[in-house]
Amino acid sequence: MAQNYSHNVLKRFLHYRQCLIQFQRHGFRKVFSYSLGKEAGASAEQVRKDFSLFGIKGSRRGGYDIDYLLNSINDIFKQNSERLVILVGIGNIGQALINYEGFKENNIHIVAGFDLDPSKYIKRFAIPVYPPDRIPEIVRQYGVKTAIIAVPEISGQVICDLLLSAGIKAILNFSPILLKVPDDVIVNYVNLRNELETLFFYL
Amino acid sequence: MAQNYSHNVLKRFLHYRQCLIQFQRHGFRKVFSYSLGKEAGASAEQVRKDFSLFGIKGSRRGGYDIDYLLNSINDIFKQNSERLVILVGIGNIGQALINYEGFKENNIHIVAGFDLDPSKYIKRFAIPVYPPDRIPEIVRQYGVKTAIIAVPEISGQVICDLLLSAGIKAILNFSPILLKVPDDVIVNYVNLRNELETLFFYL
DNA sequence: AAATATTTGTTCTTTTTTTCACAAAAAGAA
DNA sequence: TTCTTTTTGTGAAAAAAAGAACAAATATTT
Ligand SMILES: NC(=O)c1ccc[n+]([C@@H]2O[C@H](COP(=O)([O-])OP(=O)(O)OC[C@H]3O[C@@H](n4cnc5c(N)ncnc54)[C@H](O)[C@@H]3O)[C@@H](O)[C@H]2O)c1
Ligand SMILES: NC(=O)c1ccc[n+]([C@@H]2O[C@H](COP(=O)([O-])OP(=O)(O)OC[C@H]3O[C@@H](n4cnc5c(N)ncnc54)[C@H](O)[C@@H]3O)[C@@H](O)[C@H]2O)c1
Repeated sequence: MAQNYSHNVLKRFLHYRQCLIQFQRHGFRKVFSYSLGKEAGASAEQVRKDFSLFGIKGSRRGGYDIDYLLNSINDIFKQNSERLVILVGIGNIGQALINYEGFKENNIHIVAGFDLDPSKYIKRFAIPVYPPDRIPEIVRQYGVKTAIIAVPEISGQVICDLLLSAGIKAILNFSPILLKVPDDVIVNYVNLRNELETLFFYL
Repeated sequence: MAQNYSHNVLKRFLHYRQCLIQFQRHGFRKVFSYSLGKEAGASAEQVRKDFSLFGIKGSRRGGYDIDYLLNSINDIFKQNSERLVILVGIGNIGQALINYEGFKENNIHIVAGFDLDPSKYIKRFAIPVYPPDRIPEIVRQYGVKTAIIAVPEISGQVICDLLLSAGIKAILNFSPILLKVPDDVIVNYVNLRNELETLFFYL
């Protein structure tokens, strides 16, 4: 199921997309591997290699058609089907994600939140918030396959297990632990403390 | 300076540290490359290679001393000197970072925040918040070298330039753009939308 | 229409990263 | 002590990623 493309190439594609949208806003219809690479922080060769890897074609001498590139990239990330997510842990990070407007633009919808703290159920968030034991029910209801974990370290694996038993197949994990998941489940880790801390190495 | 280590190896070290602290809490004093690797999601060989690369020694047959490992890792990331940061953009992400307690435990201190919106200046946050034009002054006052950018895409480069002119040398950037910086400045990128979106590739 | 200039697509090369393999060290047993 | 077992430390091998090079294609110019 999980194709053998590296995580880095996937992230580059999303970065290409960001730049392509910029180019489009500036009125361009075509782009060269060199210009796109420069904008996205990659070499022209890498841009072409990446596109070639996914069978994305340009015109020699004419460059790549921006509309076509954007469609191709959107296909890779299933942008045209409904992309639903649930969010567990409505704390600092969880609320930042709920309030972020940019997800809607990209057809990503956080359909529900979950938290142990009952004060989160009444408060007025843009999404409904339920206790964690309702995860299986809501997952079934929406047919959602993707979840975000934004609970404290101590609860990370517990929530992960609950998500797995509910049928979740992809997890974005903000808690600073390695999650134990079966092979057919994909986990992407974001450790904000570590991302900040790596900077101090260079000082 | 020692700039020839890859970003991935640095992140692995921080992950090792997280696991070592766990081991320590469970009462262990020694650890084997195999156990640490298993906990941290790396192979035993990689653990040993990583340590070896930084001149970190264990005892053959006896494994690695956890205290010594933690001290070595803390040295790499200058944990024992004051690690100061400023934060530009007190929005969703910015506030999540301000409210996070875990930074203090690791001797990371967000000393001040900056925002265009005057409603953010009131003393409602754990740190003082100033208008961006006071960045140079505050940077000088604290001698801070590290900054977090959490402003909208459109303001990312403007703020970056201001930080650079104030003498900032390391940036954690949450805005989804490639920053133009001189060679002696290090930028680490966190693109939350992309981190979430890569998941949909695998579905 | 032919010549020219430019850019893609892909193969070949180099570099980087990871894994393998095993000698050397050291703890524990005999 | 000597032998055995386990684990490190590190070169050698393999795999993965990035970079260079260039023929093939195609706009543009002459
Ligand atoms: N906020 C940051 O800047 C930051 C930085 C680095 C790492 N992190 C990590 O991100 C994660 C979230 O951080 P945060 O600052 O948002 O935490 P937080 O404490 O603000 O929020 C956690 C939320 O999870 C809820 N919760 C706790 N246990 C739960 C459970 N079993 N089921 C459902 N909900 C539960 C809590 O009620 C709370 O609302 C943590 O693991 C933290 O270590 C956060
Ligand atoms: N919140 C999320 O979950 C999320 C997800 C993906 C990406 N991002 C990115 O992270 C960045 C921050 O996101 P956010 O949700 O916190 O944004 P936000 O809009 O909530 O906050 C941005 C803050 O920056 C301030 N600001 C704007 N221009 C400024 C300037 N020139 N100088 C100083 N302050 C300025 C605003 O007043 C506001 O307080 C954005 O670039 C966004 O694209 C955020």
